[in-house]
Amino acid sequence: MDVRGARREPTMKDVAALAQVSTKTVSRVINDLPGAGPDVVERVRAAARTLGYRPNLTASSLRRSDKRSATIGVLFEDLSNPFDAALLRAVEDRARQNDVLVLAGSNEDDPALQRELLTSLATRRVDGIVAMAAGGHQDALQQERERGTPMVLVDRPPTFDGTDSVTTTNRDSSREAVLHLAGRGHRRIAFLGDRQTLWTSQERYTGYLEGLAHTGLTLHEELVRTDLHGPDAAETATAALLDLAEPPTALFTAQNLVTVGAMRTLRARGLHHRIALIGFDDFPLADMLEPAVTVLRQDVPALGRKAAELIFTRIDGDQSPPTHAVIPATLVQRGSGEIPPAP
Amino acid sequence: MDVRGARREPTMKDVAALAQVSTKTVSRVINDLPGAGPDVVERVRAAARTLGYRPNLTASSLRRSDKRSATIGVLFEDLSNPFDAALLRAVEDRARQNDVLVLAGSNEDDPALQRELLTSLATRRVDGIVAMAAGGHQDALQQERERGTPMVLVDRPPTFDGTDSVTTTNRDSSREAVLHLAGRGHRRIAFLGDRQTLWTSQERYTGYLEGLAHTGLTLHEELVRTDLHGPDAAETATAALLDLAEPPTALFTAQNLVTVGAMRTLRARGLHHRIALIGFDDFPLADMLEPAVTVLRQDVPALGRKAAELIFTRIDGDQSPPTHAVIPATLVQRGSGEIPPAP
DNA sequence: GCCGGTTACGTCAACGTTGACGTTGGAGGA
DNA sequence: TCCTCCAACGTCAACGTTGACGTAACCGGC
Repeated sequence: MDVRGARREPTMKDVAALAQVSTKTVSRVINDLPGAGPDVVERVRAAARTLGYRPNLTASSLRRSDKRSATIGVLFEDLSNPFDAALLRAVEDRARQNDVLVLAGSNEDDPALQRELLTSLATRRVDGIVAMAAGGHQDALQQERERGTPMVLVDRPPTFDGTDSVTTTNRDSSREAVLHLAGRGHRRIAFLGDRQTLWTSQERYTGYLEGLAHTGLTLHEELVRTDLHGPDAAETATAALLDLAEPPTALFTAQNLVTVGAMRTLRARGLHHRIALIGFDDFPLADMLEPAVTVLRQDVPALGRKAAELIFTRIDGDQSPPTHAVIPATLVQRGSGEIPPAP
Repeated sequence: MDVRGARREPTMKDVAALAQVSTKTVSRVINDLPGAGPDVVERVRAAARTLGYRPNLTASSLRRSDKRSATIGVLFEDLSNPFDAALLRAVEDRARQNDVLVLAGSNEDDPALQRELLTSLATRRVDGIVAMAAGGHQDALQQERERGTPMVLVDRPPTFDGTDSVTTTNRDSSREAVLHLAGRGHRRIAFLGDRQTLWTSQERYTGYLEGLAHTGLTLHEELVRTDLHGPDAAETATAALLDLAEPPTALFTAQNLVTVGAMRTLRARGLHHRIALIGFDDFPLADMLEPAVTVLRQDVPALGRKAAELIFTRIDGDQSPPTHAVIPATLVQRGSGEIPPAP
């Protein structure tokens, strides 16, 4: 170990000197461009090897005509959230095929933080951005887009024009869940949702309403609880629902953590085998619970893959009208959603 | 939206021209350096604002003396794994305090892929690397380290000298788990572990042995099952254990997915309330299962924070001997680990 | 009124790389 | 034999920024 610390990285000039050629020739050899004889190629390769030369991509992208940094930005809500993490992984895998690396950040659903991260990405001249728009306003994203930065929004569509997006069948799948419950005879189906500022929450609620309407059920306002942020809020809300004079016989929980909170209360009251439950978003071990939890499963890898494909198409200069891809979610029946209404 | 696509980003030259000063003065204003009068500062700021100028960090870091890219690399096994994701998030949070962004990649526990990603990071001239070393050999990491790149290993220590690391009390906590079970009267405690090439697996196994020795229990070879990769292998192994003439009365599952597989088999045989279980690594909903699962919980945020702090200290030029931080895991008693031996 | 020092600028070159464009020498054709 | 053409190099400048250094103007002090 060299205790004297950071030694200078060898440059093309060093390689050129050792191989006794010009730096331009080194450049040609490194980039596999024509115009170098076989013997010279070998000499340069050998020199690069002995010096441990590695090209400096930042210098290269500064000088190159296309200015590509071979890096894209990924801006999600919270990278420690399994959904976001799986999405990141899917994007990363697709990016690797293009020899592109991913600069990742969490915007915490905070527009100010999102703006800050966007400038951070911009100063690093990323080739494009895959973002999960923070709730509230998308001004910063829109401005970035209008500057010409290729951009794809995932999970939530843009509130502005001219930008691709990839989302899930939030509305249709929610409707399907309600139909599923109604088909089992439920007539009092509660809705528990996350913050209504989130587009996904709104869509899922709309799907819930459509489901009710479609089966001729009336909407009972007292069975709708929204703006539940986190499991604790969901726990309390579920308790309140169960304390109603006419409690629901089925719950549709429109978000991951809400599902967990609701289950906790059901379990605490010993009602988990008597009240039906369908949750939006699958989660690990859902099949190990008693009863196993029926969920709407999003195809996260497909979401990420599609988003990455779109961004690379745009980076390659595609100017066609924006695509709004919608990936279908599937109803996974495991038991909790098939409980009949209590007599 | 500008359909003509990528317009040229304004540069210092553009700002300088508009503000009628030299680029050097613009540089001074942008970087808040002294040597610019208040009126000039205002003129330059205004010009930058109207042009929408944003500094080009790649050009800056190329020219600067410190050569910092304000970017670090994070190389984990699988970013979609909740453990890795939480770790990434913790590193990211700490990095943000230094205005540093994170280039993230998954090495899939594959040395070849790890080497590839390392060169990708190196060509981008990251300031430092936080890595989860792929099993097998760490040659590529070592080489990178010897070139002078600041590096911190998480979850697994280096097999080479001169590099910081942050790990969990794998051995001590595993011993504690065995003592806990033995304290409840168990004498036939099985060990189910992940691939033995992984350092963590070895440590946890050693802790298991120490626990047995410490309580005077004899090691029964047939109760040890290692190299279980994924839940399916764990499921099969657990079944085999239960089919023994003298089956174990308690299981110590030394990894997340192994715990899941073991639980699956116990559940399938209706033995989940009769056979004790302690797992290494906490997981969501562990408290919702029946019985709730007793686990050794790693302090993931602390791991990530510490790793980030170490890397920044090194980036700042600290040359002191390597630190090997060990973060304590805690035994979370939830029920499954407190089941007494079947009579 | 002159001198030393400071402040507020500007000029120039360089970071590591590559695009544009020379220059050389030899192969090949008329 | 001479000319053309091409392969195989080299030279130079530029990408956007900043370090090193120069210079003009001004200020206070004697």
